Amino acid sequence: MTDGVESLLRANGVRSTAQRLAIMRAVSSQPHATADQLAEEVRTVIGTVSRQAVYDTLGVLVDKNLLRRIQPAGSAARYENRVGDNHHHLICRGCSTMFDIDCAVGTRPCLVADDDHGFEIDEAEVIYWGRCPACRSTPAENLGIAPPTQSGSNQI
Amino acid sequence: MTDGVESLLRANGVRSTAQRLAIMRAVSSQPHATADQLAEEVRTVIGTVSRQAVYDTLGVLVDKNLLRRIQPAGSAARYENRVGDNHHHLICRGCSTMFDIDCAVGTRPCLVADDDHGFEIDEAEVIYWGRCPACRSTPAENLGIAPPTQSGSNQI
DNA sequence: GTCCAAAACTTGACTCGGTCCAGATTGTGT
DNA sequence: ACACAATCTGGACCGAGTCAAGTTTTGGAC
Repeated sequence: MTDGVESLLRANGVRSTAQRLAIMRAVSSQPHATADQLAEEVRTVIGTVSRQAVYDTLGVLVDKNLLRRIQPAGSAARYENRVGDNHHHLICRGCSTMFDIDCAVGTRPCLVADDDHGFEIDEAEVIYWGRCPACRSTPAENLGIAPPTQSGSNQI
Repeated sequence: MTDGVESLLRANGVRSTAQRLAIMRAVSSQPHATADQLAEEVRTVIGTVSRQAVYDTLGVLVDKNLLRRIQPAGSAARYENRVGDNHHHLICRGCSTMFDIDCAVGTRPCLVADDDHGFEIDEAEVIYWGRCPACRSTPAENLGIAPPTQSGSNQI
């Protein structure tokens, strides 16, 4: 049961509690899960957690750079533990499945913008939207899960 | 008062109503505004609109590709009328100001991902996060508007 | 010009993701 | 073992957005 999670927390000045350990492990086992899904997962392991503990822990861990939060349009925030490599995401408009994807252009290329308006840019967030193989072969009508557009149609 | 908005709507098979004209004009005059801000603006012109009419109209216009919706993490959806050129956005973590920005790599480069997992990719959404000149010269403490992280600190 | 069906609008209730608060509990340094 | 700060709990709350039912407007046909 010693998977290094505890020492990782300690090393970052975060108190190690049952909830936090369980939450970190849940993120590892379900990358790209929402806070709610993680809470569910944690409950199957720990028995119970409050919603607040989950949000608080995720917030702390994101601040400490142990987790990364992704917030795609039209969906709740999702969390993953792959941090520090500036990778991007590919999301299906049909079923909302999400894949990690490496940057096409090389290493951290996206941090360079044509005209930075004097900004100090620290992150380039890239999301590719499309349709996964399964959803491509499905008639556009019966789409399972909420597309990011408001009113039904989700063609581009 | 004939700014072509009406014919633009008609040309796209959208009925031209007072609300819709006002909403389109509001988007032109306040790019990157939220639905609420647009409703306010429309009210100063038209007198009154329901929230629902605003959401509905914006939804229709986005579907018709006359507007583009941007949904940055930690903020309500914003709308702009610059469509079809695959430009990106630069947002200040301090004050949430948002700038348009052209793609660094050329024309629609972002649609090419390293490994597309068999997806049919139709859009690459790119958001640069940073701090604008004004906010850079401000002590990190007193930040005006909600940063996209949950719990206060918004360093990377 | 009038009529009418479809489209659009209004109002109000509701959902969902997330935050705030106050009090109880727990982890940790001494 | 103790004390205290950090954390957790439960419940109220908030903002953005959606749903549903009923009313008004638009625009094409006569």
